[in-house]
Amino acid sequence: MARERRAIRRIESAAARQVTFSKRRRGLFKKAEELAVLCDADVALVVFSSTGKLSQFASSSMNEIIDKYSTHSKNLGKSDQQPAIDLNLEHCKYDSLNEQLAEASLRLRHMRGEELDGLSVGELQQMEKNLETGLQRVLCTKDRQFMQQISDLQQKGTQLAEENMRLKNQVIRF
Amino acid sequence: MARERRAIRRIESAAARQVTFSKRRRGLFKKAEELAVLCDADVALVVFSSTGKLSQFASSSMNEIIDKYSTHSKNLGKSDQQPAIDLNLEHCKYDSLNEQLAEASLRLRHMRGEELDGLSVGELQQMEKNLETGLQRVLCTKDRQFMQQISDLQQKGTQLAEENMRLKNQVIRF
DNA sequence: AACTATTTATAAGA
DNA sequence: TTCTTATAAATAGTT
Repeated sequence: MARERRAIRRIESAAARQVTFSKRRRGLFKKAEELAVLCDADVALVVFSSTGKLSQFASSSMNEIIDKYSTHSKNLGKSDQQPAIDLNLEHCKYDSLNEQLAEASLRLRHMRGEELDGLSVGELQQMEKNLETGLQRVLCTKDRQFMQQISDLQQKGTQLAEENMRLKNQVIRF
Repeated sequence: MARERRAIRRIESAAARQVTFSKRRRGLFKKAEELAVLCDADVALVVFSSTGKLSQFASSSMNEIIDKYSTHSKNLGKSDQQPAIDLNLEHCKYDSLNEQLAEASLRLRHMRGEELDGLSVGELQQMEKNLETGLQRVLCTKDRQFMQQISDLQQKGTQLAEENMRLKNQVIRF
């Protein structure tokens, strides 16, 4: 671009790198803004220098553009090589959760006897077994709870009876 | 920059705007990459055309840069509400899905007669009812399937018998 | 930071 | 969209 062409690779001299950074960053931001104005585009540009200093340009609001970008990436998931790896992972986890939930709720509906038409006889027999097992266990648990309640009440009754006895004896003394 | 200098303001003609967008976008992305390579900078560039099409460049990972940007902005006290909100929304949706899945799988385990100990007698009676209903429906569906299979087999048998008859008649002719 | 020789980008046209 | 080309703009190396 000038006196001599410069190969596009990292500039080793820190001083020269800093100078070039300064010049080119200015150019880049100028061109970003020009593109936004001329073509009515939404442009966001974020640059961190090698020393960690941030510069930014956004034709509208940076957050707005980032949001728009995130939404786009999620919805399309397409031509992002580097950027969306993280998002895609999130996306996968999200999709996988959704699938698991769908699966679980289908099983629940099956257990309630809904949407059985697609199932094979074998699957139905397995479900019958599961339901019978479940029913038996529910009945056992229910019985156990009832017996527990009865035993609690009996104990409470005994305690009350004993206390009654003591109180009666006290009353008799007066 | 060429045949004639062009004022930096929105290009009215949609066609011309599209052409310029195409050319300048290319140039901008090239320069963004060059800055990143030459100066060892972290560069993120997001462009939405006026028709909503997304193009992007990131020298490392777009998400990394956006994260870094958000952190920077927060630390500098620059109002940054949206990304955090968005992340939280994502988080909420994710958490909510997880909860729903946990709930569904607990219900399933209950239906299979597992982990019933915490349940009240009322809940157990409700489950007993659900299980009995489910079991009845599974049995009905199973019976229907069996009958369907029998009827299919009978029909097939009838067809085969008829075909047999025809074939026998043909054999008799020769 | 300013200068300037060159390279690069690009506007208009095809 | 791509190619061409005249010209504007950017910039590498120098001061």
